[in-house]
Amino acid sequence: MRYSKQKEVVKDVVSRHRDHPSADDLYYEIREMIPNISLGTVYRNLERLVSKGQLKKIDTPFGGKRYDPDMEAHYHFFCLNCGKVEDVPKGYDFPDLKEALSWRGKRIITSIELSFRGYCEDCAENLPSVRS
Amino acid sequence: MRYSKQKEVVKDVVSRHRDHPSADDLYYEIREMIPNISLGTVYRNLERLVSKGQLKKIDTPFGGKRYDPDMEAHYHFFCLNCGKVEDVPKGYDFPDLKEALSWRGKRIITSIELSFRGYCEDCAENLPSVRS
DNA sequence: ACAATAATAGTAACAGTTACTATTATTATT
DNA sequence: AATAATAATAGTAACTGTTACTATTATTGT
Repeated sequence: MRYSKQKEVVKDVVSRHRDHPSADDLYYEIREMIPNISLGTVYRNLERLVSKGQLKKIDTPFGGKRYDPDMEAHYHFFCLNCGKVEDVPKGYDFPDLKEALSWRGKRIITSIELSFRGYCEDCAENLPSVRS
Repeated sequence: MRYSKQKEVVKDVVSRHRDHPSADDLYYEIREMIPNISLGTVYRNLERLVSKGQLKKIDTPFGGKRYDPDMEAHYHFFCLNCGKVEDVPKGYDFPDLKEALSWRGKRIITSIELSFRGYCEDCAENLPSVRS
């Protein structure tokens, strides 16, 4: 892993964000500092951070991913109108519907999505790279 | 809303699926019955069903959406290796980590994602189409 | 200095989805 | 039954977010 200015800047910029930017948001921001940086480089470096466990990639219902440097367990709220992604405060550690409802404030919650990710029974057995 | 064979077939085919197909999966299946149906028509009719509340569109961590005709509240498991989407059995009504873990079987769960969707405080106030 | 080679910029390709347009098919009206 | 109005369609093009490719640049060990 070799040093590069681009790598450093991508890391610095994304780590300061509290607002869950997209790769494109970051690209335009970073171009102010490195005008000829390429979008591919931004994606590549974000992916590196994700795979090192220093950055979280968030699936959105909008199409397109967002990035979140906060690696502590917490959940998100997606505004279906403006595309804003908000953090659910950390206190709500594992979801309890009642607590979530007390947090909602003036937000209108239209759905609560819970999902699990991992390896299904077939894949868990057959993947050489996976140990149960 | 006018009758069309395509509309009827899309509805019939997707409603029989228990395996969360993509629009493309459905397109190829429906082409066996209506060989010159277009992909756009499949998307258009799926979207109609979604907006009528007869079909659920699922965001996946893979890129691309899946469709689920089961409108009862339930959660999903995504296999990051093969792309399979499984239903978490209905008993697990609102998530409780302990119960989820007892369901997991031989699956390997690498993360649990919870998110809320709706309208943020700003949008809830300003959207004319939304009443709190 | 120099060689080896990560990492890059710039571009092209790709996947999933949406938009456009001319044609076809359904429905209401005669 | 014929006709008119117009949803809905097929086929294609366009678009968005992301990944892949390739020649060039920059870092690092010698």
